[in-house]
Amino acid sequence: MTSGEPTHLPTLEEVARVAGVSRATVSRAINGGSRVSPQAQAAVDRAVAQLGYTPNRAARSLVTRRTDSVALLVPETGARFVSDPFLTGVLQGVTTALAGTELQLVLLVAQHAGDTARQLRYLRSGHVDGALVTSHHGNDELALEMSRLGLPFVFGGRPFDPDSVAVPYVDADNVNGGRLAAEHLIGTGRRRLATVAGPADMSAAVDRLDGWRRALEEAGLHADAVEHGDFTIDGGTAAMERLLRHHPDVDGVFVASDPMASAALQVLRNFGRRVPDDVAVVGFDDTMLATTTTPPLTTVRQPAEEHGERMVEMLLEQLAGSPPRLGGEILPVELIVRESA
Amino acid sequence: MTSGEPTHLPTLEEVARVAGVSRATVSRAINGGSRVSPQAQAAVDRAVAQLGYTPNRAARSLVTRRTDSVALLVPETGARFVSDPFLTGVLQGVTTALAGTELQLVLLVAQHAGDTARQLRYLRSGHVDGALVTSHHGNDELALEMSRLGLPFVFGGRPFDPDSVAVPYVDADNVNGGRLAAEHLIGTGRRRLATVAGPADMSAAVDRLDGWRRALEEAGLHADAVEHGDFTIDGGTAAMERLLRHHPDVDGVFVASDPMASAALQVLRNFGRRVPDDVAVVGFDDTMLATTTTPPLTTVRQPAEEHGERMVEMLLEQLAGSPPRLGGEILPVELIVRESA
DNA sequence: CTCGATCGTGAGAGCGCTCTCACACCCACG
DNA sequence: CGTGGGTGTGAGAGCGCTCTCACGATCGAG
Repeated sequence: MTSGEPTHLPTLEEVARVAGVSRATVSRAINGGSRVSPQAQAAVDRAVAQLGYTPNRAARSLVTRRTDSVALLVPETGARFVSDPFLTGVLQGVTTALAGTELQLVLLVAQHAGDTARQLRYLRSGHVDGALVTSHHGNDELALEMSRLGLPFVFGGRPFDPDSVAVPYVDADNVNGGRLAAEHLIGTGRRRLATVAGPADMSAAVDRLDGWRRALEEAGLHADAVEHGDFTIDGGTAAMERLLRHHPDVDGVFVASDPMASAALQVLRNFGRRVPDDVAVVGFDDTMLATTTTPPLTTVRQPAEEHGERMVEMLLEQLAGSPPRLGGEILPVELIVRESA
Repeated sequence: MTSGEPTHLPTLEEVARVAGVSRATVSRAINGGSRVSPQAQAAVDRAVAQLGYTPNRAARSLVTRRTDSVALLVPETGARFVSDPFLTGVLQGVTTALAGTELQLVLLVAQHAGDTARQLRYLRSGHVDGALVTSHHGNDELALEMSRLGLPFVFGGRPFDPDSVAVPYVDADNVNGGRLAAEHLIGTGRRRLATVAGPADMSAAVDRLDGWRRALEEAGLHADAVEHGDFTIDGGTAAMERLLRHHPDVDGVFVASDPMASAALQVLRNFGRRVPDDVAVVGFDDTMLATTTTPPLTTVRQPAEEHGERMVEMLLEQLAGSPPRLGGEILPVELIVRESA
């Protein structure tokens, strides 16, 4: 059944022999076929079909110095990546956008915290033509390293200091998202507002908090009820519990990710608060989770798939030779009103 | 890591020159280093570190005929893959298990239904050393094709007819899962039982239904209340609505995946049924979703990560030269009791 | 000592492909 | 009829690596 003997793969040489032309002509015929006579082209096509020929990528890559593959670099450990519905949405957009190309996706997931050195070494060694970088924490060290690499790349999410660290990136309009959440809660009469923000070392979290704060201040409300979570369910549970302890009179909460928001709903229920009657909750993401909670989440929708697709498009531009456009493309967000607020 | 020049990558040749030995010796020193004197080894190590040398994979692959990468073949379209928490759990296990090796993961997601021809062509062309195949539908065509390829591979989920189609695979004990769900519902006094099963063309769905039916029959209960869904939320909603229409007196439901079970909870609520008071619900998977629903799901836990890890281990055995063990490894499942049943 | 075995080493032949270059051929133009 | 400029083609030189093979040095056994 599974033969131990790996089948012999046909080479360019053999195609050339069968087609009755030279290797060079076959190569031309296969790659876009400029300067190839119709007869030669037809003969090659026939031979290729007959032999079931596919070019050997390694050999081609050796001379062209291209690999026809790009990396998706995930500085998180696998667990975190895969349990975040937003990130999997981005992954979906990436695979969709790549489907129309010849490029393969190599998944480069961090093995443990602080594993970026290994990942960078891989990128530096010419194994891929470009890289997509998702979900980056902390300072802009990674962005700086990537810039030094001289490899085309695109970030998902802006760097912390986009003025001094100029990299191409795609981001959601997180500031406006925070503002939309605030305005909705204020507009529906809530006055004791609080937020479960994301990690203070992620720009997405900072921006959402920023928009939130500004909207509250403009409305003359206090914006000091803030607890941070790490965007996960467990982190959301802990943060929401702290929030209720410190601010028991809260009547409206903006929770900066859907996983954390679903956790917040559980905590509120455990504390005997009704949602939305006693406390209104607004989430962020609008992933699958938002529709499965009770009550369904009112949440700020960010377009995860489109996020991934745009990242690929910006990378393709660079691979086609355009200089990287330093700076970001900001995708719009939108408030989706369901029942939790 | 100093200049931003179009970096010239150091070659074996240069390492050899710096170390004062021949290319052959450097090659030996880098690959396991048998038959290399300690002095030579040390000189090479020093040169490698100094130059920041990394072997060119394409060149190596060209001669060794190995690529040091494996494919994760997803016959589903991206959307489906990424929105299934079980599959993302498997992906996590795969990346974890691969982390300890030199192997890279190439994601091969179907571009559209019936795209397997393209995927098979890719596999056949020697671009990867092996393949992991997840979530396969329908007949055993793909399993047969894979067998013919002569490429090491492992399936996630058994083939439909494991006796005539002998392939290596990892699977959960789905039959027992269906049984556990049934026994729990019966044991808590439910008598009007129904199930939302998975697609009839997936072995996992068939097995869960099988175990369920057998347990019901052994208890002398009717096992004819069955609706099929496609494992997604939307599919679960539609199936649960049909179920309630055809069997309005149901008091216990086994829903064959967590996404479908979360949908079932919504439908039941919309129909004014209380869970678990009026209707008890048991899900399958025990993914993140199971804890975010109201009430939290009682569900059959299948070890998604372990599933992925075992697949990798079985593939590694083959890559190391062992003949593929035709037949399956069945992972145990476990009932997790929460509040929905 | 002599002899064969063992060890560390380097020379060199490719792996399958692309790409430059030279060349033969054809056509229009003066 | 030359001449110049296309156009299609093939020969051949590598890309960076591994691996076989031959060779001198070393060593223990006889």
